[in-house]
Amino acid sequence: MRKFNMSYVRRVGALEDSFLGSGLPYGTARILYEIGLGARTVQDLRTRLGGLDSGYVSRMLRTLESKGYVTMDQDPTDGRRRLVVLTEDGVKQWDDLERRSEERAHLLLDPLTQRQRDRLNEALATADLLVRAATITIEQVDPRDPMAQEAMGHYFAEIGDRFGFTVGDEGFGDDPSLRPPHGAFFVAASDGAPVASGAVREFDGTGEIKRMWVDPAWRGAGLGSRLLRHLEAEALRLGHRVVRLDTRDVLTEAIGMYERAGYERIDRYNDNPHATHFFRKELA
Amino acid sequence: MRKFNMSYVRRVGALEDSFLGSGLPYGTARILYEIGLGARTVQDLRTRLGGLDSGYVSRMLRTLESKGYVTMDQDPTDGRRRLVVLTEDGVKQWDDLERRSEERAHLLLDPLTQRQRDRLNEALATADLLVRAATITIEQVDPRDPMAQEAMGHYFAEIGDRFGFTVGDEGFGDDPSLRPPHGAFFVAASDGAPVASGAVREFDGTGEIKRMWVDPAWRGAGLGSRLLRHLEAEALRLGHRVVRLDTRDVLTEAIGMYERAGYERIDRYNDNPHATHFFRKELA
DNA sequence: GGAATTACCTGACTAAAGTCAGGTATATGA
DNA sequence: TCATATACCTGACTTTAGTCAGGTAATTCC
Repeated sequence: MRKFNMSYVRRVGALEDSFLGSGLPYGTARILYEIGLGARTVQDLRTRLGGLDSGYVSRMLRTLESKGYVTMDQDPTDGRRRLVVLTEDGVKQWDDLERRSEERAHLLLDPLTQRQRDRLNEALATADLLVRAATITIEQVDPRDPMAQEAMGHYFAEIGDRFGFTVGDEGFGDDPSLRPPHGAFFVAASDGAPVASGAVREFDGTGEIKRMWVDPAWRGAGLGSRLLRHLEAEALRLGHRVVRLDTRDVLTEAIGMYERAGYERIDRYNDNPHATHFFRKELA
Repeated sequence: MRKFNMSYVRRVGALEDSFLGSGLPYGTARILYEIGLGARTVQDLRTRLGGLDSGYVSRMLRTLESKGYVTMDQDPTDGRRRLVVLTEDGVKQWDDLERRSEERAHLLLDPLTQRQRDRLNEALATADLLVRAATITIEQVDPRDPMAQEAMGHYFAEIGDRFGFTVGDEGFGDDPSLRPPHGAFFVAASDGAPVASGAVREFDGTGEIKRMWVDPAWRGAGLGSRLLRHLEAEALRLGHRVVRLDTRDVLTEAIGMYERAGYERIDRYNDNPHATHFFRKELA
């Protein structure tokens, strides 16, 4: 991996130079680029670019504003925040960055045959997925947190999708049982977007795992079992020696995962009408 | 590819930070690292690091010297050059960079299973090879040029290796027929090291291809046929409508390549005792 | 309703990274 | 042998990138 880095950066690092020749310094160009990609607030930019200093970002935005590439307005929903929007010129500049970057890539790949290019793309896609998977962070959040809400949105939407029914507001929104002191909600995020979620709560005196969801694009990357281990550790911390969970026959991947993780089938322990399978595991 | 860059650099770019924490700024640390990797002269460093300003490099070397990490002496073979050598402290510092970098990589890959790590390594190795192949440059050099000499060294060494005989000085060293105005020698280089070579010359009134060699590690990457196309173009430029070449039955990959490139078998046209197969091609 | 927090901004810094215009000594080619 | 080129150096810059210490207005918490 380190060998790859040295070699790759030396060769392809030149791609980043495409940000230059735009008359903008690298940092500022990156800001512009991220805005074009959908960043809307200063905070957004800061997290996307890996925790830059707020003053630094502010100054760069001032530069972009003075060049006429962006305009900034107060956020109507929160007056402290400011919304960044590309002007027509800004969009033009962004397209230019894109085009230049694309050209560079093409130039670089030019000597390769189509087959080699396909192999390269495949290899890079694999590497990307794995590196992303490695750098995912699992964090505990309040179930009312926007990230949690988004994850649950996906979860219920998908249940509705796969089972042919939709869930109303019950269970969605706030659920105090998934909050401390007797519960916990976790979100795994990549690039600020939730890619998996799961919660622990207390039910009938034992631990229970709820809201287990993995983004379809991320299945098979070991993310589910990683999250599961995390939830089990949390259940232990909450004082439970046993966890239970329910699921549905349609979710064959999930069932497989639970079995591989050491869960054993048990009889129905609740009256969830959507559940068909019930599991339990004794925690070490 | 561009998507990969953005995402990869954001995550793994942090690896480069391992150069920090060494008390050296990034640029200076890179210099030190390259010296440890085998750079011996200032020029060497400049090309390896992508054409840095000579004054800039000089200044960084001065810094490393004052910290006692390197010593510099005049090159006995060319008094203008100066040879850089790591001191004991320098080696220690270099090992430190290595170790830190290794640690970072491990930390990053920690969440992955062994199977995932293997897949990642494989993907990165593939990507690396292809990107290297894409960034190889084919350049015409004098056959007396060190690069050409090195390439021919490999070439003859390999012939000796594979055929069980060694070539003396005849043919090696200088061969005026491979120089302008009636010949040309080309070297394909990656990271300053020759990975393939080939030459055109005039023989008996037609063009002839000689010294065709591809580094074993690079075979199957399309480099041979790329070089061949280059040589054919050069032959055309030199005024030939036909090129010929000889090779040996043992070199099955080469023979396959010539056939795929449109070469047809002909009768012996010279008295090369090592050659068994003879080819010719009419240039468009 | 007042204290604390958040989101962003400004000004004053610093260090790193890189450029440019000259220099000196050595080597090379006609 | 003399002009030219090379390899490296020095000094005087400029631009980026980033940090830190305060500020102000809006929002949230109790």
